[in-house]
Amino acid sequence: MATKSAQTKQFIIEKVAPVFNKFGYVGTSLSTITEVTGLTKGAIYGNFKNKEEIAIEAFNYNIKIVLKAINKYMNAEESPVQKLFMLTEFYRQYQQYTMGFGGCPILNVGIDSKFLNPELIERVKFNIRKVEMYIANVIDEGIKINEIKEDVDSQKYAKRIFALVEGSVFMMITMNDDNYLIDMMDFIDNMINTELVK
Amino acid sequence: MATKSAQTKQFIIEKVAPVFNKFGYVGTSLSTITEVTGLTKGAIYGNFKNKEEIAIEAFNYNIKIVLKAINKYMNAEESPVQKLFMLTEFYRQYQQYTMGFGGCPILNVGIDSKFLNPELIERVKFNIRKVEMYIANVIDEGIKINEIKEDVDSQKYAKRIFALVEGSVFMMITMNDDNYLIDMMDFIDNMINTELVK
DNA sequence: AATATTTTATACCAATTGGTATATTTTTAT
DNA sequence: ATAAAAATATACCAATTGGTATAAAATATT
Repeated sequence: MATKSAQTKQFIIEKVAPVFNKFGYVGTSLSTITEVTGLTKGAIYGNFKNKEEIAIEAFNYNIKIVLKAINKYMNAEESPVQKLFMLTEFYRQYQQYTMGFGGCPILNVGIDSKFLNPELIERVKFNIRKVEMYIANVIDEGIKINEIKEDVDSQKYAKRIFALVEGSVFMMITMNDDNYLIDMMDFIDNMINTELVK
Repeated sequence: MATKSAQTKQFIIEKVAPVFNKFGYVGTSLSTITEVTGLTKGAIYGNFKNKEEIAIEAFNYNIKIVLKAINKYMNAEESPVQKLFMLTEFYRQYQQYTMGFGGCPILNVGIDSKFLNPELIERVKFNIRKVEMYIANVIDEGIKINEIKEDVDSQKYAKRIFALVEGSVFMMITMNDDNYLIDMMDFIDNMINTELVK
């Protein structure tokens, strides 16, 4: 029963995840980690191989939180088109949602680790593909049940929608202005209505 | 005649700018700076107050390069609408353009310094506003000469266009796939044609 | 050509970096 | 309750961090 160990690991990750999200891999030192957890290096290294492993698990934790929230939103609706509208609905309140937590993990780690940490970048790419596939599947489902035009390239729109989202999230965060988000979500909604919906 | 000093400063910035762009503020150490310039700490600190000053001037240098290139593209055309098309044309080849140089400075420093360096973030914000104003002015000019619909909100479209650009640049860079860029530029072109052009 | 000034190199600084060996404590199984 | 195992704390490590004082070299002024 390795229960205790699993608990502490979870505890460390929870405490440390927003810090990595905000300050990045090099910007988060072992001393920051001990500070924020209240634990010593012994405890940290007893539970993790090294800093990189902590960073990776922190990213996994962060991205899981966001994806779960998106999923919850989208699953609240039955129809594929309504699901897509719920995606934009989720991001309309993303500024409050992400307050203190440090913004979009994909955006942060993608930029932060591009030339520094191939393993983390792989995790980012994996999750981008995952989101894109999820959106594409929703679109395909919409085509199947005759809600969405059958000639729509679901992959293409999925990639495009996610790029639109990330672009507006970046602008919102660096300009500290959620109008970027609101405007872009209206724009995406309009695109869905005019280009996707039958 | 402070010629020598100015030359060395310029030399240091040129060598160091892509490094800061790739690895970020914390990711670029003084030893990296001495390595990449072939100079010693004495020379570095004889020309700059501290690391932050180098980082700021490096960012200024990087952003100036990109903005100059955009300007060159857009100024090659007379008509405002054609100028907008030249903006997308520029970004269509942005992957090659940015190879080795480390991607979009606004995106990189915006994410990198958000919670670390307020001074750098101010520079980023300043330049985002600058680009947005430039695009808005082009749109306004298009309205004035009757090329663009007079009810178009130039500010809103400028912000939106730049968000679209940055979103696709981010995806292109982290996925290492310039189809994101190509598709988004086609998409923006289409938006210009259907929503802006008279 | 000699001097004054600027620029650069060397050698250092304390503080911090990620990481480890070992001792101590806490938890688990008997 | 005790022994075995696991988890944590302490104390350390060499290497590196940003930065500085000073000496040496290069440049500019006369």
